[in-house]
Amino acid sequence: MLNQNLFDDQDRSYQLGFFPVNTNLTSLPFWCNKTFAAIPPSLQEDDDAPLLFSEPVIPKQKEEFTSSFAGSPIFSLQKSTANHWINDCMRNGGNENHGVLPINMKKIKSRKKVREPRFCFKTMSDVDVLDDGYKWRKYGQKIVKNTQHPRSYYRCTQDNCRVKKRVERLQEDSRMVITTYEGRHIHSPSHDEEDSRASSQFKNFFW
DNA sequence: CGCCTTTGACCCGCGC
DNA sequence: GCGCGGGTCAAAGGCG
Repeated sequence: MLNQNLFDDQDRSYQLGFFPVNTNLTSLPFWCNKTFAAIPPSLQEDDDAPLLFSEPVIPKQKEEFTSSFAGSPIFSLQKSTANHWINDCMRNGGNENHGVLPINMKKIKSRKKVREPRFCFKTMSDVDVLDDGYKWRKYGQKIVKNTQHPRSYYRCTQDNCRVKKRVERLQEDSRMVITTYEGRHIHSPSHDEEDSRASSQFKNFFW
């Protein structure tokens, strides 16, 4: 199971869940180990939208996900709704009933350097870099101590956009990809045609 | 030729 | 002050 310390390097982080519906991606929903994901204020059916988890769901197969889905408070919502809602949550921190709750972390001493907002999530996937609709350029790779998998560093290729992401595999379960985003995009996702079909539901989700 | 990845060097914050 | 480790830089090479 997820080690809470995994997220301890962030002053303030949020974890959101999503599930790629009707795609050829191999990724499955990440494991929520806490009830920190949230219930959106307005729910609307939209199979092409990201899903937000309101309580832990640990599917191992797609079919299993479908069955555990029934009766479980998992909702889909329109992309635009999700976008605004998540933005509000990031700004306001949400509340007990609505919003994205910060991960409960041990106290971290203050840093002088102001960090961009970050959030991370886990996805079960064969590929390291999930198609989130944006174009990324790799600028570094490091072997992190006591881990067997390297950590890769990516930057958004858009001019003046300073968003970065880190990608690494979970030490305890190499099937799981940990993706950490830092900063907010100042532009829309790239609109490369052909290959965007599979990732269309991600668009706007990550700003 | 332009854009990308690779990879060793470098930088810097932190703990001792 | 020093060493360690994570993050970034940038030169070199690959690829379409």
